Amino acid sequence: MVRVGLTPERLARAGAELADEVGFEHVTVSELARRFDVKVASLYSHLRNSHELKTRIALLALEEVADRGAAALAGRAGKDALAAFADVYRDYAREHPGRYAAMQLRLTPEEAAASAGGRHAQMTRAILRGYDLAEPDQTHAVRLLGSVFHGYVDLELAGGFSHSAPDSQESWTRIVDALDALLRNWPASS
Amino acid sequence: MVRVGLTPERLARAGAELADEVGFEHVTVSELARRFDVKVASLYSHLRNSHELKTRIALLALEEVADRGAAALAGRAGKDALAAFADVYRDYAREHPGRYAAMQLRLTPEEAAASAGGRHAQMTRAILRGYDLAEPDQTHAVRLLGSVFHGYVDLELAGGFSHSAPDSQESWTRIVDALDALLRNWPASS
DNA sequence: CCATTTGCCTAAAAGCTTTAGGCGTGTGCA
DNA sequence: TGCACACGCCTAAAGCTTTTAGGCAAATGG
Repeated sequence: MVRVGLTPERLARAGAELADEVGFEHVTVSELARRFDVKVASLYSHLRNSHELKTRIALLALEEVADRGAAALAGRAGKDALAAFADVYRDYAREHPGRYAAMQLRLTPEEAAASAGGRHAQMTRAILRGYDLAEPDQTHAVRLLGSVFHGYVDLELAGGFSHSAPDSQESWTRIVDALDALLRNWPASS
Repeated sequence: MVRVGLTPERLARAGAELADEVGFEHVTVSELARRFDVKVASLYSHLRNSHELKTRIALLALEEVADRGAAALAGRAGKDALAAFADVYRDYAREHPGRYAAMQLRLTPEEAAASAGGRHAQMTRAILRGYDLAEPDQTHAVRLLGSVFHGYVDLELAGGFSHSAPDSQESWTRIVDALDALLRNWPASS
């Protein structure tokens, strides 16, 4: 009976890798146990239930994206920052589709509060410092940017933009251009 | 042994209602059988497997949204059409969260081709006729609109915008305003 | 070096998925 | 009207995942 040294954190990391390999919807406590060469019941000493595993993977992914975002934003401003941050989302989703799918998991308000979600919003606000937006327009813009990044990446991953011209990279670049233009000329409230 | 009159279509409809009630992730062939007061195995004469049920729900939802979109677009143009179409997405997701979640299901290229997804794209292009956009910018704009609608609704449903000012409706309105302004002043390619 | 905690184990119940094969009911053809 | 056949729902069963309960052995620390 060798002790493998399981911890919730190791399980979450392994779960994240599993998600990238087989898809988040196929992440299962049983499969994870198999990978650690351990009996399934053993994992339940570290995880309340299978949902906790999924939640931990989601939180892990949110942290990783936040870390990448922070790195990308360092020393950048304006459109430069906008484009870099946008690419963080897109690149992460392409590199780690399983983790990205995990990020879509609906968190409870408590889980959300404890997540890196707040950092995401803060970074988006930081980008907007390069533009001249007062509240409440700044919040509207934060929500718009979040929607576009999330929405575009999701549709792209769903295959929505493949096999049709122009290619997705070009749209992505032009959309970031368009967002930059929009933020510089945000329409006054009617 | 009363014949209930099961068909793939009826199962999909019932599955859609089930999804709205209990959440798409809890839609199961077993639960559906229970609702029809029929043994589980009986459903497998009408469905290849549980994934087919989910796919059929997704296709149903895509059709419903397309139908609503077509109705909303009739007799409208420009910003009016844009706002109406945007509301179709948002309202549908709020009325039918389970069906909306089903729409996120990744379809195979064949399934996607047979879906109402094409109608969605066509309608978005129809909206853009009210603006002056030549290719390839029109395609970029189609992708942007799809991203914003999908992304916003998804984040809203995830609870991202609740419990924080300004309220979501206001952001939605202002974002549609902003998109209208952007489409009227689409930046030239650098 | 022993006591306690900790970690992984066996065992078992319950639920979902899926396949195989059977039997009664309805339909259509004579 | 009667009969044959196809179809629709059934029973049975295997395999999988989740989750709980209780046990034994290995690590920890006094």
